[in-house]
Parts: sequence; structure tokens; C-alpha cells
Amino acid sequence: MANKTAPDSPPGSAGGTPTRRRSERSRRAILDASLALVGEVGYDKLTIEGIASRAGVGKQTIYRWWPSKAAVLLDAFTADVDEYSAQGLPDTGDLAADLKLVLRATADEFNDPAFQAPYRALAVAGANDAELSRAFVDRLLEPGIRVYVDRLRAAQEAGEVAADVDTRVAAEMLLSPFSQRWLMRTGELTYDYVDTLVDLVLRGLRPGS
Amino acid sequence: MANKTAPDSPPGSAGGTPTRRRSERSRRAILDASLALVGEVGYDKLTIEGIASRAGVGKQTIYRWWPSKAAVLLDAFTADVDEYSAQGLPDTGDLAADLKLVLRATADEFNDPAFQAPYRALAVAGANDAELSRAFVDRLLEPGIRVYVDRLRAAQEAGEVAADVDTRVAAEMLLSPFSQRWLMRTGELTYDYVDTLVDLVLRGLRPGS
Amino acid sequence: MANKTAPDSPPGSAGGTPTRRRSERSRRAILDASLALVGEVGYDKLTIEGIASRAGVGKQTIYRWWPSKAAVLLDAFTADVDEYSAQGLPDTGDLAADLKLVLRATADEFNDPAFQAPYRALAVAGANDAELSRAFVDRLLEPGIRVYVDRLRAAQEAGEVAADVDTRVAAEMLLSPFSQRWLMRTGELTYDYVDTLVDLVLRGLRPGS
Amino acid sequence: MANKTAPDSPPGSAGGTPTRRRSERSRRAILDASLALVGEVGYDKLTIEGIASRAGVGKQTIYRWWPSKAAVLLDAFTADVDEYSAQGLPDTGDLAADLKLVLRATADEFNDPAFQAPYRALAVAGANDAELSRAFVDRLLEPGIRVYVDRLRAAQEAGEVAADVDTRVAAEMLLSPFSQRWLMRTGELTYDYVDTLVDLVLRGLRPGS
DNA sequence: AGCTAATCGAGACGGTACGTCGAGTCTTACC
DNA sequence: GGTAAGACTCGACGTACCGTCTCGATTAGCT
Repeated sequence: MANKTAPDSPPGSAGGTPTRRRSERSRRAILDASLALVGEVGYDKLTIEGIASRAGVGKQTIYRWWPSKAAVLLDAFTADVDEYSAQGLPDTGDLAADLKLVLRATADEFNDPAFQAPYRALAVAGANDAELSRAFVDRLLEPGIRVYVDRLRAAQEAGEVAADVDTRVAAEMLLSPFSQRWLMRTGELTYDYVDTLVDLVLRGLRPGS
Repeated sequence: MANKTAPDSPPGSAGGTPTRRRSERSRRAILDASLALVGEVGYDKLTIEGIASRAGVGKQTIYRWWPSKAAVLLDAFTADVDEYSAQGLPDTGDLAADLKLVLRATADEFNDPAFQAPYRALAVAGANDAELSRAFVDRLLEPGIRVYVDRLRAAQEAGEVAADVDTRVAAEMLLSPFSQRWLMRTGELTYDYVDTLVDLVLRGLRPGS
Repeated sequence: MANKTAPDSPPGSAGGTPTRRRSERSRRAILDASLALVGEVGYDKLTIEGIASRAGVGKQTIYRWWPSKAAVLLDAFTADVDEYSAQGLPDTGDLAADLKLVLRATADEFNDPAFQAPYRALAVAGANDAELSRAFVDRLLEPGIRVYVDRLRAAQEAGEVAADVDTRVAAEMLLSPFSQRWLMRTGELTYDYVDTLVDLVLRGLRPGS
Repeated sequence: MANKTAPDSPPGSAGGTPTRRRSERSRRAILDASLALVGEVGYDKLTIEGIASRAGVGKQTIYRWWPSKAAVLLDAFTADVDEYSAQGLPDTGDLAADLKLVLRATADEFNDPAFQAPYRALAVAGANDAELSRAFVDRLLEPGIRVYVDRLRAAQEAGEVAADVDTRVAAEMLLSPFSQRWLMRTGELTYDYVDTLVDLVLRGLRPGS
């Protein structure tokens, strides 16, 4: 829950000074402006001054609470995503079907332009900024992988997956080709591709294979 | 072989205007300076002015031939890499051993700091610039994947891999988790990891699995 | 009094936005640096960057308040001159003596290297920039002529000068040959020349001539 | 006749190397382009590259024959003017009428936009470049003054002007106010003004005044 | 008529300065 | 004390020209 990249605490939380007189109004305006702007002009042309002006806020108010535009964007993006990924994968007993269902939905999401700009920006901003990278992974990437690992482990316990399989590596075999394709634009994220990928990965997981 | 990001032609090539009389001396100095600087200060702090000054060159000479610092870096990086990846993967008849051998070597390479900075920078720059992304993929990423696809197809013809396997998807199952780990810093690229990955992927490829 | 070339108002003046909170420290440093540099390197080699660097100031601070280097120089030069020309010409009753006295002093001034560079520069810059020209004339040239016109008119009222003489034209007959000689370097500004000029001009002004 | 600012000699003249194989075609194109451009964009934005490109000429061809854009312009302007001013002032016996006639014509000329740009530019370029200034004065300004001095001297010999008058100073009293007005834009050059000026100057020149 | 060297159009080159943008810091006035 | 506003220094941007320097390709004058 603790925000690694921004030194803010929600009003009422237990900080050194119980309540920092921070304007919630400004905070929301800044996050909203960030998301709007990154969609309009792209990450490279996203500027602190632009965010401040769009949000009707002084630059200092941004600098006071966030260390960089990436951190702002991460907060903005995370706020929308946090609850979503907390619900886990469905478990109908049919592993292949469950994975295809969810990955197809994810493909739709990744093909949504509104989602692409900020996510790409963050994925990439992390590459040259180890600190931000950690925050991005911890808050967005890792939770996403975790639910797949959990589902695979459940399947393992149900005997649907061989006991000696490293579920973490298996999850990455599923997710990395998918996100790599999208990130590097090496191919389309179609339902066909998703199905092929799931099937091929699962062939290696079956007991006795 | 054609250079997609820089509008230059090697002297003597058949262009509309026969030869643009480009200074090879400057070209080399610029590429060298780019690689040196990206290693020293990182991609974000890499500037055209910095490259120009380090190379002892006017800024215009850079702008004349490249559209962005990313394009310069791509050329610089590619020049060193081109010949390397043209030789294909070994084929001893033992697919697992061959893959492990090469992936281990690649892991070493990715763990080399001199290689990391420019490669990360390019991966990242591509994400926010579709044009550059294509050049990056075509000139660096795709050739790297191709050799794996070729090796897998050879194995398929040798009956070592099931005939119905999509070798392209299989290659990505191998390479994407690997490069994703590195790019996002979600884990170390150890020999153990490589071996585990290769083994798990191959389980799904075997005929009759 | 109003500054035509710079959009600044002295702190405390009544503008739409009460006070623009301009740094007096920077303003002085810029004006001082301009005068110093124009003397050292000449107007052509005077650059905004040079002024900024010498003044220890960002370029933007200059561009924020002045439209061109000529405008800066005009302000710098005017600041030193404003009060000076407000005192009028002496009136001892002897017109010729009074004019010779003042013109000799002016000759000394025009022969002073510290004065030459900026004044020449402004005269020149004005020729190719009508806007600046107006400011130059209004703030430097015109006040200088005015005091002569006033003195001539006083002489006219005293009966020393014919009533039908256009004092403005007469003043120009006195001042233009003088400044033209200096500007075009067609001759030296000696006391002899000044005396000859005054005498010849006055011959035409005497009543009954 | 010798050109002080440009190291060229007309073909056939006696230089070290008797005949320099210079392209007359290029020379004309350069001078024409200069005049055209200075009229279109003004002196400040007149560039060597612009002239070269407009004239369809290599930059080097300009640099080979002229030291600066001012020198080019001076040549271009002089070529058109040289013959004109060689004919002297009319002498009908009525000095005032002769002066008014010619000065009115000159006023018309100075009010012609095509004439203004280059002449102003040259007058002014000289202020910061003593070398050019001398050339400008010698080739354009001085010959213009000379004809007035000659006419005044003739009048002096005819007893129309007092014998003790310095005709040079008198000529400047006539011409400087005129050109100063124009150069500094301190007033219009009307026929009225010309007449007033001539009359007032002549009042001081009459014998016995 | 052929030779040869100066001159030509073209434009790349190392530089300097331009005028603009944004970063991150600081100051002022308001609430 | 947090905030909106915005001036400040600084660094880099991408562009325009500078004056110099090759490149072939004319081309003029001499042999």
C-alpha cells in the first residue's frame, strides 16, 4: 500500500505529522491531467509545466509531492488499475479455457489506445530508471503475474499440471511473449495468437509430458 | 542491409545524385561518441550537443544525417552487431544442449554493462516511437529471433520437435521471458534460469506430448 | 518617461496585474553588460548570449523583457542620458557664444570612445528598424534637438533672430551637419569646425538679413 | 574608379595576372540578386547564402570576389548610380532655383522605396565598419556633395555668394539636414521643406549679410 | 584542336548564435 | 503552511548562416 515513488500519504493516514494539509482537489487534478495529456501528446512531450497548466496548479505543487513525471504517471495509472487486478483468475477447472478467457480480455485491453500510451511509457521509462522500474514492477507488473502463478499452482494441486513445473517460469512463458509482442510491436495480439500460445505452453505443463 | 533510419548511402552506391560526398571520418566519430556517451551518462542525459562536441563535429552534421539521437544510437549499435548474428545457431543434433549453450552466452552478453545501456535505451526509445521501433525490431530483434526459429525448424525436420508446433511462437516462448526479465529487471539471468526455461519450453515441443 | 521598447513597468506602477515582480538586480546587470560589451566588441559582435553570460543571467530573462539587442542597448544608453538632457541650454544673451559652448562640449562627447560605440550602433540599428528608430529618435535625438529649438526661440523673442525663421529647420541646419560628419566620418569634429558652422548658420538668422 | 572594397578588376584591366577568367554572367546575377533581395527582406536578413541561391551561384564565387555582403551591395548599388551623379548641377544663374530643383528631385528619389533599402543599409553599415564607410563616402556620398560645392563656388565667383563663405560647410548645411531627416525618419522630405531649407541656408550666404 | 589551370555550381563541414522550451528552484501574495 | 502564479538560472533543442573546404564539370586562353 505504501507509495514508494511519491512521498504523500492519504489525508488521515498515520504519518509523522498526522495530517499534511494537502489539497485533494489538486492531487486529483494533477493525476487526471497527466493521463489526459499522455494520451494526447505522448510521453516524450508530456511536461510538468503542461500538467500543471492543464490541472490549474502551480508547478511547485507537483514537485512537492512527486519526484518526476514518471512518478506522477505511475500514480495516475495505478489509481485506476489497483482494484481491478485484485480479484484473481477464474477457476472453472478447465485451465486452458480459463487462461484463454483472461488473456483474450487482456489482449483487448492492450489494444485499447487509451491504455497503451501510459502503460508503454511506464514500461519503458523504467528501463533507464531502476528506481521507477521497481515501483512499476511491484505495483503493476508483479500483481498481474501473481494471479497467473496462483492459478497455475491451483491447477498443479488439482493434478492438471505436473508437480515438478516451476509455476513462476511457466507464467512468464505465457505472459512475456504476449507483452513483448505488444511492447515491441512484433506482432498483433489476436485471439488466435492467444489460443496458440496457451495451448503450446500447456503442452509442456501436463503431467507425464 | 539497407539502412532504414539514416538517409545515407555508402559512397559509390547508385543514388539519384551519384555521391553525397559524406565524411566517413565524421560518421565514425559520431557513432563512437554516441556509444561512449550512452555508457557514461545514460540515454536520458545523452544529448546531440554532447555527441557533437565529443566527436569534434558540428551539430548540423548530425542533424543532416540522422533524425534523432535514437537513430544515431541505433546505427552505432547496429554497426557493431550486424555481422555477429549472421552465423546461425549450432546444430549438434541435441536441441536442448544447443539452445542452452547459446542462451547462456546471450545471458553473459546481456549482463555486460557496455551492452546494456545502448540496448535498453533503444528498446525504450522504440516503445514511444513507432518508426524507430520498426527499425529496431528489423535490424536487431528480428534477426535474433530468426536464428532460433531456423534451429527449431531444423529440429522439427529431424523429428525432434512435433510437426504441428508453430516454431515462431515457440521461439518467442523461449526468448521473450528471457529478455523481459532483463528489461524489467524482474529477475537475474543466470545459467540455472536459462536451463530451466529451455527444459520447460522443450517439454511442450516433443513429438507426442 | 514611458518606456516604448520594453514592456516592463517599474515595481509598484499600476498595471493590470499589479506587480510583475521583475528582478531589478538582473535588469541592472543586463544593461551594464550591454554597455560594457558594445564598447569591447562592437555592435555587430554583440550577442544576446554574450550579454546574458556576462550579466550572469539566463537568456530568457533578456527575451522576456526586450525584443532585441538594440532595444536592450537603447534602454542601457538612455538610462545614463535621460536626466542629462533635461536642463536646457544656457542663455547668456549671446546666442553665438552659447551655441559654440554647448556644441564644443557635444563634440567632446562624440569624440569620446565610450560614447561612440553604443550611439553609433543605435543610429544604425534604427535605420533598418522603423520601430526602434522611433524609440531612438523620441528618447535620444528629439530631446537633444528640442533644447536647441527652445534656445533659438528665446533668441527670436529677444529679437536676436529674425521673426520669420523656422527655428526647427534652423536647429537642424546646426545639428545635422555636425552629427552627419560624425556618423559618416566625413570630417573631424573640431572646435574650429563648430565655430565656423555656428557662425555661418547664424548669419542667416539675423533680423534683416 | 578603382574598386576599394572588391578585389576584382574588369576583364582587360592591368592586374598582376593580366586577365582573370571571371564570369561576367555570375557577377551580374550576384549584383542583381543582392538588390532584389535587400528590397524584399531588408538588409539584416540579407545573407550570402540567400544571394548565392537566388543568383544560382556557388557561395565561393561570392567570397572569391567580395569580402562581405555590404561590399556586394555597395557594388550593386554603385553600378546603377555611377553615371548619374557625374553630370553636375544646372547653372541657370539663379542659385536658389537651381538648388530647389535638384533637391526636390533628390527628395523624390529618396522617397522611392526601391532606393531606400539599399541606401539606408549602406549608410548604416558604414557606421560600424570604418573601411566600408570610407568606400561608401568616397563612391556615393562625396561625389554627391562635390557637385553642390562646385555649384556654390560658381555662385561665389558670380558674386551671388559672399566671398568669405566656406562652401563645403555651406553645402553640408544644405545636405545634412536633408539626409538626416530621411535617415532618422525625423520628418518628411516634402517640396515645402526643401524650399524652406534652401531659402534659410541661402540667407546666410548672401554677400553683406 | 587540345591542354591545362582557374573558375564555376554545389553543398558538406566545424562553428556560433539564434529564439524557444522545459527543468527545477525561488519568491510573492493569497487563503 | 500549502497554494497559484510566475520570474529566475540553466541546459538543450533544432535552425540559420557563417566562412572554409572539397568535389567534379565547365571553360577560357595558350601552345
